[in-house]
Amino acid sequence: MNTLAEENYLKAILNISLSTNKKVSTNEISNVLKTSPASVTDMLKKLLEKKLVEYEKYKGVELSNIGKQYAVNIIRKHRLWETFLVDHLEFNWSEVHEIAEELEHIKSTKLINKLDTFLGYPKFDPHGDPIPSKEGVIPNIKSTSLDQMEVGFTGHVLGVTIDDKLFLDYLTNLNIKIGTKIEIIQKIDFDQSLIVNIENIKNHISFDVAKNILIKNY
Amino acid sequence: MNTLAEENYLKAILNISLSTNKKVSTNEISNVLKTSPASVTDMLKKLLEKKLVEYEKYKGVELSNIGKQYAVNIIRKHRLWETFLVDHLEFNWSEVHEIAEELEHIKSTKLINKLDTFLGYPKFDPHGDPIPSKEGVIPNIKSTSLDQMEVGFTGHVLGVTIDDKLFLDYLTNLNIKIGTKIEIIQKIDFDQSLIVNIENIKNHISFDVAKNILIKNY
DNA sequence: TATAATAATTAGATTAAGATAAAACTACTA
DNA sequence: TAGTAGTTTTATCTTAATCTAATTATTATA
Repeated sequence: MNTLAEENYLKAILNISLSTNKKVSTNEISNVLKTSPASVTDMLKKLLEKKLVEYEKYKGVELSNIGKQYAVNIIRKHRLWETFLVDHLEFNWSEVHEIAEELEHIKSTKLINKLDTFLGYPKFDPHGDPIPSKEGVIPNIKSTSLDQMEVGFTGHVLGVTIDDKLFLDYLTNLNIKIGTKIEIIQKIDFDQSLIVNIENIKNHISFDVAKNILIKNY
Repeated sequence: MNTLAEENYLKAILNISLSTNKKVSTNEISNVLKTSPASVTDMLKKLLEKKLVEYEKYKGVELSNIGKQYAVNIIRKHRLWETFLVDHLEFNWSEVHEIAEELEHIKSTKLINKLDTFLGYPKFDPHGDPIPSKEGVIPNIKSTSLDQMEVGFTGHVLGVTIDDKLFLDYLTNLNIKIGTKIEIIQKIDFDQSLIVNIENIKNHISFDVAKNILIKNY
């Protein structure tokens, strides 16, 4: 069995490598987990010992097959719990991340499978992120971030790439949620911000925001 | 904020003192938590420091008002989660204790109150134990254990006093659950065991079993 | 390609929670 | 009331996870 700290490291490594697609550095992990790089090095040695990662000093780290299984399972649990909180307990999408960070560590496999059944085998969580299957498969939906679309493009929001309260509350204020129709009216070259039409209301959103909104990739 | 270990000690102290109604000894705690008496002493010092208990060396320990609040809240969470598992995820009453031991430590107050609402403000958990209110009040239902009833008595099961898989599975086999009607047909003086009628089927149950079945006290 | 800047690791402490073994206390009984 | 059994505490160690400071690698650049 893995400790809480180990689980958090595995999850962090998976999350980072999913977005960068290369070996994960000590510093990246320490930034995500808000620990010192020295602590990360210590833990990487331990995870290597347990064969949960492939790691060479100074060369970065990646998950082993077993390590990846554990990490994907934690993400599965996180996303199923988020779905439960939003769909059945009436939380909104910006509130659930922190709570799910705790719930994802509840061990029982039977529990999570029964929860999955109760929820009706959802494929996506409230932020549009795909929920890994019991077998550890993460459905891979092709998507593009909003900032990459051209002027004149119209499409629907598929998800977001960060699960941060401030960001999600801001989107809610802009009336943006999963499925919202967005049309790009103009791009400001200077700062790459966008003038967009959201459910027929014109708004100005920054490059940083657009970058974190995912649109279906046709 | 309290650590997981602290929460488990507070809960253990409350549970013990609810059944004994006196100061709790180091040994009693070490038995419940399966730690050494020396570890218990260490933790009691720490809990005293944090003013969560009243404790004098060699004299036993009891919860302070604040400590009791925390402990009752943990029990509230435990019982609400057990109710969720049985009523909505189709677990049976003998399976939920262990899982609830983990779930009870999830911190969010908002979560537990929303769960309470979702469940419809239940007053009792699947074992018949009363669920403390948000304000920390534990409904106190007068009940008597089955072994104290006389031959000829007929009544309904209100709850059980231990939450142990083997015991609960055995009761399930006997077709005993909350609300089951039981009639005492005969008492065996030798070992204080009982011949009973359970939903019209005759059965023989030991004193140890009868002692842990609660009956409404008229 | 030498050197400066950055990143990562090692060394050495700290804290929380546990353990064992020895010492100290309490309570019972003869 | 003295001795002893049982309980509790103290002293000391261990392990997991963290930290800071110092050292060592790597990388980027002049």
